[in-house]
Amino acid sequence: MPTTSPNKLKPRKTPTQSRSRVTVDAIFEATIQVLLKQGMAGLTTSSVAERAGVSVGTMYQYFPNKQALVYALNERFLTRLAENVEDTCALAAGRPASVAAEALIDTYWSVKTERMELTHALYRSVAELDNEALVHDFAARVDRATRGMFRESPDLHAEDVDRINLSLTTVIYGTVRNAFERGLDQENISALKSELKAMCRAYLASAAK
Amino acid sequence: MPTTSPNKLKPRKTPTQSRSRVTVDAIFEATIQVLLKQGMAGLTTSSVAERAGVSVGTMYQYFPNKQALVYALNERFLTRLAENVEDTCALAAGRPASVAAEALIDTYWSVKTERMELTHALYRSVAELDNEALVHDFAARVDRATRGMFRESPDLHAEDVDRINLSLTTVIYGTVRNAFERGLDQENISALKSELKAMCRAYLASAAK
DNA sequence: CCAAAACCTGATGTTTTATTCATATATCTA
DNA sequence: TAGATATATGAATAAAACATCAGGTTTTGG
Repeated sequence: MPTTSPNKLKPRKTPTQSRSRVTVDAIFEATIQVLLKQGMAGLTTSSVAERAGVSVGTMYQYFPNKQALVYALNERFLTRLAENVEDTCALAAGRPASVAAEALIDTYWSVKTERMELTHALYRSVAELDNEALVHDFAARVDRATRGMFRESPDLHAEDVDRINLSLTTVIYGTVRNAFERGLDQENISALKSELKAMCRAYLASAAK
Repeated sequence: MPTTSPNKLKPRKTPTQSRSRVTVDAIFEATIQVLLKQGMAGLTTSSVAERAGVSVGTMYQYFPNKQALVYALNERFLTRLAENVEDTCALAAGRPASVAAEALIDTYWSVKTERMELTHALYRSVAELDNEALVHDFAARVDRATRGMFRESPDLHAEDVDRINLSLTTVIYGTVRNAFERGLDQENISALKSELKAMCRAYLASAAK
């Protein structure tokens, strides 16, 4: 049962002439830009239309409503990412697990890099722009604490501390967040926790020898 | 220079009587509930007021505008998380790095678990509710690909594949995302990539012996 | 070259939302 | 208990946004 967009979100019509293909692209691009500059709150039909250099009416020719726009953007992005991952997996099948894992990392990384803007635009906390300073201060505060902690670890060399601190915190915060976002059951989620610990241990044993 | 809220977002006044303390708590709780059920788009002053069982006017007595509400919610959450991390770091300072890392994982994990609702409410993609099916399908598709890949890895036992697939993908997706969200410079970000690879290798070497 | 189809426009109607304020009620203090 | 202070109400206001549609322009195919 492959997903088809809910009716209320389906594109109204697909462009046939090249003129309108340009228009639709411009609308997508404008959506990204507005999302980046103003956040979801500033994403209004007219702000997008203006930025895209078209009239509001034109937008409604292709998208039944505002949400459909963001939906389509997301769909494009996720489909592209999924295709890349599938290709990578097909290529890496049969290779040692560590090679496969690295291939996966490369793929994910490059998709994110390629359209970093889009990634940022699509995945921003609901809190949005106003809270950036808040989040930044929080990050700095926490970073100070963890760096201080690792600096005093008897088994770490001074010159490794910053690198290891950065790696560990990024991996830990990212993994914890992702683990909870996936909506896994209790069993899987707690299994994940001990695997994450195992991973950090293995990393430290190999990196801080 | 410790952060003070931008003026436009500062609470209007702090409750002194217990009656109003109850009110403010109810407003916060209502904000979370609405955010969960309706997403940011459904977070209107009246929906929050209704859910909290107070009038709109009351809300404006304590918050100068709608954004201030979400801001305050975020501030509460982040401050609490930061304090927990600081405590943990103080306790774990001087212990071996792997012990410190595990303590950090426990702390983060417990804060997320404790108020999972709040976490979900605050960190949802701009796409919000409509796109949940989209994201779910995407996840399933990618999971199928990676599991297939690891199933064919010559160095993995069949009974380990699912566990390892879950761990690796969660760690990789979470880390990549977090790496890009942090706004690091090019140097740090590419250093991170190779550290992530090293981590996966070390994990596989120890887990799939 | 012409009619049909595709595409574009933007002022307009309608609905929704944020925010205020005059008024009423509760709590505190002396 | 009375006056002062804190808190609560919700109809009214004004601004903003969505979405439409009647009428124009451009492109296509024969």
